[in-house]
Amino acid sequence: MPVTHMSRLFGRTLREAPADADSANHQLLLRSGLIVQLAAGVYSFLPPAWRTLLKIEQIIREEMEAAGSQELRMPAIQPRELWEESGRADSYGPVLFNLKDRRDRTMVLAPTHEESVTDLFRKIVQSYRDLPQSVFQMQTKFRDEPRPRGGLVRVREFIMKDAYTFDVDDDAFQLNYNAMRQAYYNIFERCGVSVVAVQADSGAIGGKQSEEFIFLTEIGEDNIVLCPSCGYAANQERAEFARGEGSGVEGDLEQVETPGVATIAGLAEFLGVPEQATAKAAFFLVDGEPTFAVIRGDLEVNELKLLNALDATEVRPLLPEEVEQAGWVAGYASPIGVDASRVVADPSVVDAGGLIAGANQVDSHLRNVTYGRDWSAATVADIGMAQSGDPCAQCGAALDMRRGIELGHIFKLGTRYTDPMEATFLDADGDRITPIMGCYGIGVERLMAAVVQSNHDDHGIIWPRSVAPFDVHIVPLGAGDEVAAAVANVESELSGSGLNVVTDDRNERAGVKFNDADLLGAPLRITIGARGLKQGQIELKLRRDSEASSVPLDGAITAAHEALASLSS
RNA sequence: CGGAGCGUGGCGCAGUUUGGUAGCGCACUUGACUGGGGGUCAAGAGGUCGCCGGUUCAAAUCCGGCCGCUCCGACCA
Repeated sequence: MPVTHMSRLFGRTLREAPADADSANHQLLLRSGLIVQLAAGVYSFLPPAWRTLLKIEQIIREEMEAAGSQELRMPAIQPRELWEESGRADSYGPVLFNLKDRRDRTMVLAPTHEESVTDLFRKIVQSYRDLPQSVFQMQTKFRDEPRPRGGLVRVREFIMKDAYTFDVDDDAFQLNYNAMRQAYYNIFERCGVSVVAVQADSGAIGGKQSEEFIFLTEIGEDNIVLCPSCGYAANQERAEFARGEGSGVEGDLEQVETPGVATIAGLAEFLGVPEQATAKAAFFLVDGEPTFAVIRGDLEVNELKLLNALDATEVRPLLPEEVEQAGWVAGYASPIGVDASRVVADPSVVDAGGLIAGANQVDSHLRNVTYGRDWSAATVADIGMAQSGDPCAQCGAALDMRRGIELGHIFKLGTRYTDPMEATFLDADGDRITPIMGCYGIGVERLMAAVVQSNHDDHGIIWPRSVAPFDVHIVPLGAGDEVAAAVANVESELSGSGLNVVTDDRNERAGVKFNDADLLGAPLRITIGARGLKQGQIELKLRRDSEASSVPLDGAITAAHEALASLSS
């Protein structure tokens, strides 16, 4: 292994973090001189960062291969027609970086590769004998994100490991899926980041089921619902929860004057009832159709669930004038009399008995509004947003809510791509079969950010050995020949035995060198100073420990290896 | 795209309210002293104050437009 010298290292450490950096990992990556921003969501990776990324990639590669996947490489530049074939040109639309070639043909920079790999599949695979298949690549993806954020967490150009499997049927698919799932756990553990697998929505990728691998951290951008009792875990965007006891009552419809009471909280207070005794109406435009959603007053509508319940693709809240056009009265809306085909009801109002709802006229509500008797909905579905404290759907315990970063996502795609793109094979009976597909992604730089976020202290990064850019950081102190000779000896012995070594050969004060060593975060620091050498000693210090220990120069190499071996990863 | 904020030397900031020829800390260069947790002293280099236009005798400062970046939301593997 080559030895890196700090005097030559391309990059510089900063005493103060740039003001734009918010999270610990972003600040440390900048301060340690590992990354430099070029534009919003676009970063350069300087030599130590690139080394870490290569190490992460190698871990991923090993685990993917162990799971039976083969590495390949697909193009980043793709004709737009490919995306029209799968039907994603529009649905993925705004995120696609578009460009024109010199013949005026529209190309896109690939944000992901389901289309390309399906195209490859149909050109290559003809027979059930060729299945199963599993391939992966690590490649730069381009997404024109509406809002890049959080340093490396959400960027516009990034390396993704993406894997794809093709199987003859669901059972065979499950084997590939399980292997990938296990590989994911292995990868994150080896990188020193703990994750939790949660049920998720498959979003623009499509398909039937998906699981995200979430690094729980307060700086995360996803809300994760966890059951402390039974282990249920899901992204809030699809988390299920029990509705608990409603406060509905039996009785005849009865109008009640509620002047100026246009909110659920106000209504509950005005009438002296809990919010659970009310029904809330929320209005959305779903695929162009005004939609009347009804849910118990204490709950919120989850727009993504609403979308899925209606098998739709676009949703947004209705504008006030659109509500009026639809004939609904905001603040006092009633599901009674509304065309049932436009109503979606959450189970919380269906099973609740009589609730207080709007009367569809200003300053007036109705008591004892009962589903089935007074109104009905064409669609009854779970459209509720799970919140912290809601009862778990499985065991009833109070759910926790945590923030998290999505490091990986694995999907069962079914025939979402193989069907429209006509990728098929012949089975043993000569029948044409559409294969079951899976895809499996990991954000590589995002994973590095997570490693830093979960492995640092006030002084800097504490790299896990497995992904550290340097194993050993040598700090020479003093200019004498003795020091120089000892340093030269130690660094060549260590690098000769396969370790990545960085030596701080700059003419800096001890404090500067120690601080930069802490910042850069190599697992082991070796201090070689004139003072110690007088006693024939040098100092070893693990980055994670606070105390250094002196060892004889003679046994330094062995001691260094032993110190590194004492680290779990 | 809606809301908020910020653009002054490599980094962090002051100066903008009340226009008058740009300053501080760190970093950088040179020298001396110093030398085991970001040292001291001295002397330096580095900025058309994001861009364009306007007002004015005079604009970092006031006005208009644009661009960039960050945060919240929408959206999003």
